Amino acid sequence: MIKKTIKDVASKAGVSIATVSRVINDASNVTPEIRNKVWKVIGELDFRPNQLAQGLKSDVTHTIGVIISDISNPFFMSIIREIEKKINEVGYNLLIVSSADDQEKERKDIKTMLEKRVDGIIISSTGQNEDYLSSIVDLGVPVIIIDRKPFKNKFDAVYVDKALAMYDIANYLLSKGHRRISIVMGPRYIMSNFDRFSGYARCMQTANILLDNDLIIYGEFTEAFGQLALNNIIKMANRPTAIISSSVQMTRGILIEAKELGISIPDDFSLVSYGNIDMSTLISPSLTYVESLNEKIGAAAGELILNRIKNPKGNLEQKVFESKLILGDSVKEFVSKTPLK
Amino acid sequence: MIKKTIKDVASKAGVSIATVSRVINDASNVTPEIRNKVWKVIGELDFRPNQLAQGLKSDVTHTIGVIISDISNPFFMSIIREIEKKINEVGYNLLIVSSADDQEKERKDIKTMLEKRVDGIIISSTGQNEDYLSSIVDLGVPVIIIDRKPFKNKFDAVYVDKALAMYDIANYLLSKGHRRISIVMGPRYIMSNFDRFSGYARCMQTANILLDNDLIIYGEFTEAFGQLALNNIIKMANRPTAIISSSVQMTRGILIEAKELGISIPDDFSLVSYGNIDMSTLISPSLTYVESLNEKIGAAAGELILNRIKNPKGNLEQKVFESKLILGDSVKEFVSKTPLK
DNA sequence: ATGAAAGCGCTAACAT
DNA sequence: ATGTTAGCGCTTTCAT
Repeated sequence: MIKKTIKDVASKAGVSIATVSRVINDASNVTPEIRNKVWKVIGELDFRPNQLAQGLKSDVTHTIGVIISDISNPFFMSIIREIEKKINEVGYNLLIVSSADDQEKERKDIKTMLEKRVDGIIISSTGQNEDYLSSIVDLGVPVIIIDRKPFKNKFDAVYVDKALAMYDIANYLLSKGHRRISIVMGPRYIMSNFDRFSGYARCMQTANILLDNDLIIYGEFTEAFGQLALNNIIKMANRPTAIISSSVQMTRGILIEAKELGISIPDDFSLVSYGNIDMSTLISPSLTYVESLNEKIGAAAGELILNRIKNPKGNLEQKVFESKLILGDSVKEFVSKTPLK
Repeated sequence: MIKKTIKDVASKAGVSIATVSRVINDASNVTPEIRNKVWKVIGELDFRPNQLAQGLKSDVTHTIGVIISDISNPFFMSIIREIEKKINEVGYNLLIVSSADDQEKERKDIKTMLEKRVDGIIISSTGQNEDYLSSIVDLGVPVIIIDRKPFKNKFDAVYVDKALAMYDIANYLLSKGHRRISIVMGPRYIMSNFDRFSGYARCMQTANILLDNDLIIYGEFTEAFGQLALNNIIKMANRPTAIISSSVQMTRGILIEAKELGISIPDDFSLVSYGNIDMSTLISPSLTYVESLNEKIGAAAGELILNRIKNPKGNLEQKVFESKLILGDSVKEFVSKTPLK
């Protein structure tokens, strides 16, 4: 790369490099004539300050690192869009990496972010690297945890109360007469699934219903796993009457597979989804779902990281959103064939 | 941030900073004992090389800039995923920015990428900044243009031959008896839309059909515009019998609005889409569409940029994909009510 | 094989 | 208001 440096500008403009630096940093103490002249030369030379050098000196990169499991997941996609909107306004950029929910990869990604000296990290982590993240915070690097509640009360965080959401869903299904309710989740080691499970379990136990491990299904947040899960469910001897899907992708898979297998929702199974699908008006039945609030999470995460950068010593902030249950047509009243005693 | 530097490592390990540098760069001329010792200290101190300093020195950042119109567009999303896969394998990261298809914003984004000294830029540009991009290439910064054919033969590029795709679509519709065919596109100033139009126009002209400007609709690549477009189309005195949609989002909008308005596809209008929708098996009619080949574009773009970085002087490479027409049920034979003369 | 020292492009403290 | 200079953390040449 043919490099133009502050030096080239200085000599062409007949001033010192300090003056050029002052001009590009908008320092007050430069006479208008010199300021104009320098800007003119900058334009002529198409000079662009080297942010590596600036960053090395000032320890500020105007870059925010985002670590998520998968860029192409629509959930994260809309979160990222909102984060970008917020931070781009104030001159920050996004360094984005997919961790694939793999602990080792995630750790490496965090390390890369530190090596690149990002000004902050927004991470949707599995939860397994929380100690490491905690040490990062101690180093003075802002970290915002999204999409799950951190164990330690040491992070800024933004998330939906998933335990509550799942409680609400289960409760609603119970009110519709369902007793055998299956919950389909992502990997067991991802902490948000623990939250989901706990909300579900609490609700069932409050209603005095014994948990049936067969109905508590861990897998992956993918369309393929949604399909697989439904396939397994219909093979059960003692089938559930309702299914709770933990992600939009799983929900898609369940709907696709149901159609494939000729299974009717809600006649054969009731379904409640965590998050609504695209083009929902074109697909029947309309889903009963809880909002996943992607945009809200993204916007809040963007704000939090900017606040934390501005004010490193401020109080921790945890934004917890409650998501409403939206009623559609994918749940049907269940009437037991054998009368309840 | 509490900084550990190469200096701290050097003093704790009792060697010079040059030696530490050799160790972290895997230079050959370090004795195994010293190498081990240094690595041990690096581990103890949790030292991470400052990539800003490395970059300043070596002019390599291991960062690729990606400039697209909108991260949350599913088309770009899958492209980015594939790019990331390719480049992450070899230790690169992605700096991603949404340009909103705005020429000024795009120019600013390019500038930011240069200031951050990315090792290369992958851009889906409006086409309006091509001269600027060209000067970037002259500076020695690799640029890959995706999703459209560059004007100048000066860039590596990856794109689908959209003129051909549109020609094929129009040709197919003609073969089904349609004569009044509307094409719904994104903004006029985006060059890929010019390609689309030219393929469409060539086909119509070859068939000796006069172009009707009312049927050539420019707008935005959004669901909302798809809805609007359909609304306008049904109000036309002399309606088209077939519609070509240029993007998945537009197609969604058209389908949603058709349902809303009680319009049947393909009975009232035939529809061909550039790109297939999600959950297509759940939505009827199944679409007749051309593949948009997102994954192929992304993977190729990732490879091209790595090649260009490795070999700056190599021959230009333009990968042009041809997309097949996939037949569904959204096109119906059109039989004119008044016999053709 | 190892170390000393210059320098990458910039900022900021200090001097004028 | 402007210039001189040290130094950010690293790589690399040149000595040894």
